Amino acid sequence: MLDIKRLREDTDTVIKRLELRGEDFSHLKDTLTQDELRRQIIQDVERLKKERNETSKLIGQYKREGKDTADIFKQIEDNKEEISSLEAQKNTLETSIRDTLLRTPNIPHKDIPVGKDDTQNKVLREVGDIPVFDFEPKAHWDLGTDLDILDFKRASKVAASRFTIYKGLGSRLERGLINFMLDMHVDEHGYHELMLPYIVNKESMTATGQLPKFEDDAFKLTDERELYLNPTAEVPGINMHRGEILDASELPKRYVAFTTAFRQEAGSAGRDTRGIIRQHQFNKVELIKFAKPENSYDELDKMLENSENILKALNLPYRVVEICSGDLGFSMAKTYDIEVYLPSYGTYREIGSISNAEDYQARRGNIKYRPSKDSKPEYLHTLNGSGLAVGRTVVAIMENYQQADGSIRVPEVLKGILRTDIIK
RNA sequence: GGAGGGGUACCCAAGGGGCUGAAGGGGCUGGCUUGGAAAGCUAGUAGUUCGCUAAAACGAAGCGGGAGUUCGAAUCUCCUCCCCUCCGCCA
Repeated sequence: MLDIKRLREDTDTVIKRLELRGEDFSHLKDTLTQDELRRQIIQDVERLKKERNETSKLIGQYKREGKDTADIFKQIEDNKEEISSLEAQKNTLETSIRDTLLRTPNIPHKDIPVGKDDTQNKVLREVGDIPVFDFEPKAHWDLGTDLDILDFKRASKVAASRFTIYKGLGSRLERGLINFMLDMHVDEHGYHELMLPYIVNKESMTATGQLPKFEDDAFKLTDERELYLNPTAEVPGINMHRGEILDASELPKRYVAFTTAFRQEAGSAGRDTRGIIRQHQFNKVELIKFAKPENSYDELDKMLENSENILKALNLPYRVVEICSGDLGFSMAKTYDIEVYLPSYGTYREIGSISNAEDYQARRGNIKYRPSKDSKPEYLHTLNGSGLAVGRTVVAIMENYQQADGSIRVPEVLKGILRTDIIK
């Protein structure tokens, strides 16, 4: 959440920075007007409450002493109505201010590229060689159907479109990748493994920024408790420490979690309708960090490196892209995307996204740390990154490792897990 | 799903309308004692959020969360969440 004090003190800069996202945020000035009024009311209310508290105490005292209290009661009557009327005004203002702030995205980091959309993202580096085929390479949906390791038709019978059934070695490839990724992050990168709930509540969705603005993207359960299917492990992962004050010595906290993610994909009708690039349900290994503000950007760079290591180990060609202001996710101050090369698209497609939310989610979720024993708690920084999207990794392997006869070679590091070196 | 019992500060716990922003104990910090320590004695120990501040002082809120009754609520009423015990069901 945007810090109202920062907005108050540095209004023009904050609005200018927010507007690099390509939206108008001038309405925040009205919010500041509301905020001013709110603070005035607080002062009035508190003055009245102080009076009331003092007078009420007198009543107790008088009664104990057997004195007459009629005069004092009169005094309180007016006071009472004024307090409740002012409090009602205050609540209205606070609700409105909070709602605006919850719908205001994070301030983009000052060094990120300025741009209006994904065409202006900045490619930082390309790693690995794009495969050259001496035959016409197939898309993964054809490879998958021909090898009978992916079944789209039956999945839509069972559920709906944008679901897939993995079969045989397809299923084992997905499972093997999950294991491989988790092990690498735990054993080599020092993350602590978690298994998280697949259902999250409204408070959690709000803290990480999915709500209130992006409710349409989530699967909401028809349960009066207002629960949602996990849209990314970032939600249960970050919210694990919601409302907590962590000790400085615990930081950075590094978690890795495999979860299945569920998304409505509202607004992407007609896009990526074939194959498993864009599904309502997909598997993801997610990296999560809670870091001190002063080194969160070092932690971000390390996290990016950790994700890249997976692609390097799988020997897949990829590039790293720095997301420009106009393409930046709602809760994030800075994001790197990792894009893997896909022959069927003839270009790179996102396979992972590594971001620093700074104190934005921490503020929404009230997650703090105590810098030293005697200091006041301060908001920490939260980071999250894919490590990686498993379904899209399967796609990348299928397409990049395919052979003329329609079979797929198994990457060296997965041969043990798959117990074969070829899928045919 | 049924029947009970709970949620109070770092931890345990008392308190059931005003003298309680909260007894008592543990822990922690300091002092006395000691050659040093333990023990004992003794003092201190509500963090937090908001408002006002240059900062403090000060004020308001705060006894799981929300709403209500009242001049006044940890205490009474209602709703809700979480935890525990027993029964039923179940992977």
